[in-house]
Amino acid sequence: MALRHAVLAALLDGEYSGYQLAKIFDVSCSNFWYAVPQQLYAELTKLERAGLITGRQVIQHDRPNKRLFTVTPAGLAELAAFAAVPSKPSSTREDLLVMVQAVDRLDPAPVIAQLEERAVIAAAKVELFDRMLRQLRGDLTEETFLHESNRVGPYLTCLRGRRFEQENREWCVQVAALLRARAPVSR
Amino acid sequence: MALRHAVLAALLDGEYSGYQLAKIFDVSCSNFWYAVPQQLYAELTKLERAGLITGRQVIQHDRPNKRLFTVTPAGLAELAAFAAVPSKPSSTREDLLVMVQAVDRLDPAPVIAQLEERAVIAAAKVELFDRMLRQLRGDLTEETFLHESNRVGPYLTCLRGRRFEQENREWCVQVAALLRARAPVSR
DNA sequence: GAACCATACTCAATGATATGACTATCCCTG
DNA sequence: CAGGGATAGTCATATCATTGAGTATGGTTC
Repeated sequence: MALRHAVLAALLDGEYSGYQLAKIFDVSCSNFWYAVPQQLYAELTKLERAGLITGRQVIQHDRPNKRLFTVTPAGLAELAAFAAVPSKPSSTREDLLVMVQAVDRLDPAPVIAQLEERAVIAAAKVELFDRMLRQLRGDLTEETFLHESNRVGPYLTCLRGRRFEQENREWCVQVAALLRARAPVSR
Repeated sequence: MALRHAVLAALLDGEYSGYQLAKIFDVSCSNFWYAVPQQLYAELTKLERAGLITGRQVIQHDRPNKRLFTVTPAGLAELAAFAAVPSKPSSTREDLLVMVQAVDRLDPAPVIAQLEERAVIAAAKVELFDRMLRQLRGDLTEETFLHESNRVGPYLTCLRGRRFEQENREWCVQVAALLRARAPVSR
């Protein structure tokens, strides 16, 4: 019962098709909610049946038709009810950390390689978030934007994503360097 | 196929019963892998049937008997194989972030309350990690421990958990303060 | 002595997630 | 004109995770 709310929150910014939502969930929303397209299409169907969103068909000639969805007043109420009940901290699940936990009893080389690769990915995500943040705030400084814009939610979640990836990168770099120093390996 | 490896990694530190593992997964391992006791018992059964761990019964007189599990060579090989294949970044899922994403269209009061509560929880976790880190390294400095100990995996994952919670706390505090400043509310 | 907590675990039902395969159209490139 | 990529979805299934209830024993507390 939770992807539901993530989809409703994403649809607050405007009308989107399942396909567009899938892209949004692949970049910005993936900070706080991961979902593959199949899940989104299924959830959109359920949400529409529940009356929390409405879809309208858009005929296109240069590409397949699509359905655009909007949040209904009932959907907004559902989101409000969701925000009112205390939430539990997220359940983390990270394979790379499992490997590091076990690294003393394994060959460290592949773990080091993965840490270094992950550091690069995290650095790329930091830059992606920076671009998104700049785009969201336009000409305004962050200070001004945060105090005066009427749509700060996406900016704040991006800030969180940026912080997380920055932290992640630093940790990966440090751990990779340490493991290299402890057990020098050729590659 | 992933709780499997988290359990194997946790069992590298010694013999544990399902009940003990449940406690470990409730505190230290919950950094990187969350699981409720029922999942652990089920997974232990599967792991034993697959020959990746072995259990031995321990008769107790002051409390119910228990079964202690150890990783077999096959289990270690399974872990090594797991560490060798590149892993995908984790799939984050955080209700609180969904609420912040939508906060512009909702009553901010309950969201602010949850952010402030979460900041307190995160601060407590930082302290818990600090205690765990001190306990793991004993008298040694972190520097010395990291370079000379033969069991740094759990320490490194704890460091990551500490970083994450610290970052989380700061973000929660800042966002709560900002939302309060934007829309002054009585409570 | 009743209530409650800690240890130690099991079962069942539902709900969520992950994975892979599939359809269909249009555009662009070589 | 063949192939690949982008758009826009659908279907099926198997595994995973979550929730709630239940069993049993012993120790501690009020």
